Amino acid sequence: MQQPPVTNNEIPNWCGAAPGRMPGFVQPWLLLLLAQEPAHGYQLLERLHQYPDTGGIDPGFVYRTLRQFEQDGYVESTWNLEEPGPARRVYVITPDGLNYLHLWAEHVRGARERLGRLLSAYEAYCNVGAVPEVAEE
Amino acid sequence: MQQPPVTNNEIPNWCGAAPGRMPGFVQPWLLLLLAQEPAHGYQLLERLHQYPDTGGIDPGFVYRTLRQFEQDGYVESTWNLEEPGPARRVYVITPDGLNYLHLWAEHVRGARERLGRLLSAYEAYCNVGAVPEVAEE
DNA sequence: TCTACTATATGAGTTGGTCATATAGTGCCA
DNA sequence: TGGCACTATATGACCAACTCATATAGTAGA
Repeated sequence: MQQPPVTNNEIPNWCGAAPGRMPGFVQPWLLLLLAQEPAHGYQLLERLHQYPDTGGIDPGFVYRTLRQFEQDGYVESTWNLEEPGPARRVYVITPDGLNYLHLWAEHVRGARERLGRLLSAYEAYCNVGAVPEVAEE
Repeated sequence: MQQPPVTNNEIPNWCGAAPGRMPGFVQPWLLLLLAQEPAHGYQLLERLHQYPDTGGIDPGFVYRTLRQFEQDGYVESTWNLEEPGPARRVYVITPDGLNYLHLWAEHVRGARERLGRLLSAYEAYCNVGAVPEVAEE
């Protein structure tokens, strides 16, 4: 149900993120986890903390991002009051959210390629520096 | 005075950047270009505008980043008043700046790998979805 | 003289993210 | 029964990277 060319959503700007973390890519991770199955914030947090790439993620940011997603129509939430423990707000991804995830995937692919080109340029520079200093015309 | 294995510099946070641009990676691009040869801001800007990856870069941001680099000791600048035209501030990368570039390169490699893992997880999710719906126990 | 280009620079605002902290229910156990 | 740890959600203050708009000034040519 999410094959159509992807809508007019725009990939938002990014920012922040400490070294070794996953800067600018919290959103696709959250969308992906929710695409796999509905979950509440704390659950997502635990899943994210299992991977080194997303391990250091800030709880506050996760909750805020989820609320923003809901405002944007990418997820919907309902309170789960039945099971024991504090109430949980359970998020389910919407078709719009799936579209957004696919858009993100394209964006991530592009970003990865751009990083590749940056690294190539860097390595070319390093190799030039390593070349013996011949030809002083 | 800064040769030891790369200093305690930290890769800064990132942010902003429109889709299709080079978000969070303006710094290493600038450092790389300056490592190749000294240049002034406008020159760097022109070189960046030649590549699609860095084409949309904002002049104000370039100048500000260069000034910050100088404050941090990654580059040094001198005014070039000799050649015709408006005065140019010519930047030269310092040994500290080179260390910083190498640190950035490591960081970029890491980021690229993390993107790869995100994409793998995404593709795994897509393939699972594409699998025929057998086994409804 | 007016305009366009070269060149550097700053102010305001947005966004993604961090860190600290608040709040509330629940289970346990001494 | 009081206190603590854990589950769970949430907000305020702040920072860094970036965007957009704008200012300023020298220089070149019509």
